[in-house]
Amino acid sequence: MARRFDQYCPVANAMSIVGERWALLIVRELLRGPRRYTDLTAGLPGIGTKVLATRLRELEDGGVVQRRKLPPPAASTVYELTEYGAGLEEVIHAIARWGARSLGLPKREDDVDPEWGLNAFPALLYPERARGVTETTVVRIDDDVFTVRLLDGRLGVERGAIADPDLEVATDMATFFALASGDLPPGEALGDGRVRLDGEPEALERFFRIFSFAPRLEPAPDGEPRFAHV
Amino acid sequence: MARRFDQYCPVANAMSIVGERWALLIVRELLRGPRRYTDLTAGLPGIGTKVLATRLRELEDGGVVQRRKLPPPAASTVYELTEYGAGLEEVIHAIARWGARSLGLPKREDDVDPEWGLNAFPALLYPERARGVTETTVVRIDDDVFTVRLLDGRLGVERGAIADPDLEVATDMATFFALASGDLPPGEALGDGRVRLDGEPEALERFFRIFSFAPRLEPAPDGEPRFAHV
DNA sequence: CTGCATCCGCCTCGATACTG
DNA sequence: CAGTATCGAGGCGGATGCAG
Repeated sequence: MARRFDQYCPVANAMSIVGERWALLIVRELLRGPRRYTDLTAGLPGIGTKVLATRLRELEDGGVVQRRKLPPPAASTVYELTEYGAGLEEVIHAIARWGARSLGLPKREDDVDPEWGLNAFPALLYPERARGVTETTVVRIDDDVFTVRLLDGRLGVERGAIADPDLEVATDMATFFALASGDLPPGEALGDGRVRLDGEPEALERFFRIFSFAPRLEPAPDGEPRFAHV
Repeated sequence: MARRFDQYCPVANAMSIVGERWALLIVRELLRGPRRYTDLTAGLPGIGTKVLATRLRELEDGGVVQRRKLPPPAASTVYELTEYGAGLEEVIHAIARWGARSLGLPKREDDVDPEWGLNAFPALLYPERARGVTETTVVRIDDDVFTVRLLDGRLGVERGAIADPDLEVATDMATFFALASGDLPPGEALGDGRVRLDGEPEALERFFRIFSFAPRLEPAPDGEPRFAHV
């Protein structure tokens, strides 16, 4: 059905399944939960209805998406990720971190999805650095508020503020970007008032070590390259 | 120049840069080092020369690829990743792990790139599990031999065998897949002779905990979903 | 309203041929 | 070797139609 790449290679195989235009953006939408056809069109500005229908069929054939009929009261069809499709979460996160580095700040206020944090914090999470950490943080970025919970290294994010967090951070989008990218030391941001804090300064440092879009790869033992011929 | 997705979103931005057909496969090729135009056509069976030329220009515009003229003796043009482009390594690895799960075994012997291990081991590496590990392993899979070096958690892979490794493993492709996916316990593979080992059985277990294409995400604290509305 | 199918004009893809 | 020129087939985005 779908146009395949004719090469025995994991990457080529993956791109044969989810490499078509719009496919990974559909997966991005479905990572937030089951969606109806019209929800998907709304979340994917510019997609043609025919392309959406075709992609959904192809993703179904590829074992990424399954369709489900809701019980009678709703009686509507929803699309959701299969278990295999849900495995694309780490792919989307890696893509998001890479794409964020060249994204720049939003031009208009309403460019920003008010729920962006629900995607952003899972994508920025460094699991190994979060290991063993239990801490609840309320993060206020411009007018968006999120509660970021770490429970022994596992992550949950909610919109809105929770009472009595361990740490509370307030800043603007530009500063948040700079902190998460590692370009701006937390101490400096605190010093010039770009971040307001309720909690220990060390907790702020720890927070942005755990949530960061810095590259995650250790270098090869003797510098580049990672592989060689003997 | 390139067709963009009109949405303020890191994923959409990334897909606008490297989401076009063939683009990520070109990046895959360039992750192995600088390549000439004809090397790329050879490594990408089925690509049209015009598409390759167009993609390279688009990737250059996107800051992913740069072209470089080799000094006079060679006097040839090579394409290589920029620093930003090299950041796609973790994206490609995540895609490769996901794609490998539905790839299946090769049909013909010559489907397999003889250097596949140089890509596979970096893609399978679990950095957090390799932390602090220093060990050299010679891996023989069918007729392909690789030396996998871990030096305090950092990875280097070479073709061929090194003398006096800490561990030496020999198996076939199907068993390697089963071990790396976690479907087959190392002890069982040793028991029925599908793996031959020179070293401690525990070292084999550790090796396939470090090199695995199992999902890397911790679950949310209270099960699904990873995010919620308050 | 939802979930598509159809039609249309344009752009892209893949294949082949050709040039500096 | 490193591309550009050309061309037919098909994919894409946008608008519209329509049955459940």
